[in-house]
Amino acid sequence: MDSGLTPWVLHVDLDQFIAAVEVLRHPELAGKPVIVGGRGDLAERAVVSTASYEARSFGVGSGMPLRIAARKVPDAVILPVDAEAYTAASHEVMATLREQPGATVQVLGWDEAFLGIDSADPETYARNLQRAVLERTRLHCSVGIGDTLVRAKVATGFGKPRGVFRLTAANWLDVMGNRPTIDLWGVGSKVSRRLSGHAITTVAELAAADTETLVAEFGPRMGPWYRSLARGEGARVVDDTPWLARGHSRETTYQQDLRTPAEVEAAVRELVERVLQDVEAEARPVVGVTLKVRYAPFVTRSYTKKIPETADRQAVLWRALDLVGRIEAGRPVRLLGFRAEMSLPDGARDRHTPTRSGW
DNA sequence: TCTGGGGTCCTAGGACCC
DNA sequence: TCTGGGGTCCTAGGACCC
Repeated sequence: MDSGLTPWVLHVDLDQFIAAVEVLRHPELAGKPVIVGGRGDLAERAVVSTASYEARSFGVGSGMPLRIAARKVPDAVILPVDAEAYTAASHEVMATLREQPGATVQVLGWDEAFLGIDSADPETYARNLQRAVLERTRLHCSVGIGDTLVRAKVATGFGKPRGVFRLTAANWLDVMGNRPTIDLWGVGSKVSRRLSGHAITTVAELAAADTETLVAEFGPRMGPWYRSLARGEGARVVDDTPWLARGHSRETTYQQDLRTPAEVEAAVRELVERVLQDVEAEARPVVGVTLKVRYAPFVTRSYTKKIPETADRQAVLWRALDLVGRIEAGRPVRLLGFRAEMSLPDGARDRHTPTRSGW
């Protein structure tokens, strides 16, 4: 018996999420160029978290240093990041998504999620979803529809803002084939440059590339993975298994470089303390620690140490301080990061995750 | 403007073992 | 005299995403 229902992947992405939340709180900002980043202080080192569409029209984007952004848009309203407000709004959005009929929801971040549904008319489903999100949160979103997670994710970009777009095996290459490889989710500037070294510049060229060439350049896993990305292939099933963190970390860029061993040690103790609070909330053993050091101006080193699962809090701290001993003497430290890797239950690594190996 | 902070996974090379 | 071959574990570093 044919019900007419087909499995679909929907990718939901809130439009200019952070800026939109700010406009809800400050209605007078509607229609103005709004830039959210750091503590909203142009005197500090910080980057743009989100820019409203009005600000983006001046060439401002996420990740851009705040001071550059402010220079491009002299009339911009600069606001500090208010993580609590965005988290609260995000919970409202995700709760709305989970209420959609028959939906399996896999959250990807503050402002985006995959939905797995069975439907004969995914466009109508998507429009209903957009309406529900707007009514409950007053936020607009775009929806990508796909037959794989990759295609749904990429489709969303063509739907923005407030739209719906469908990408499947039938139109993937027509839409994406002539675009540069960097448009693919998971291909960044470094990989696209290495690909162009093999005369691979478009998605279609990568989709048809020689596997051995890719393996030789990127290794046995990444090579084939890039090719499958270019074909839009991969997982078709949305996995709502609760997230299990692999580790926790904290890092801080100092406004003034640390110059003495005592300053560095005090900073590491503080970072370790904050990370261990996160770790202990999960009651899972630590199996490794990493100290990340950015020497001024921009040289990054990391030092790693495996540790036994039986290590207690003091042992973790002791290992962290041991790693401090590797910091180059007399070289100014601009950034410190500390990461604790946690053990995972058996089998936890095998499940789908929104990452390379899971696809 | 010299480029935040919290994550994930992959690869290469050395150490060590048989 | 010069160095095989496979396997695993660990460390350092790279790349990407939101």
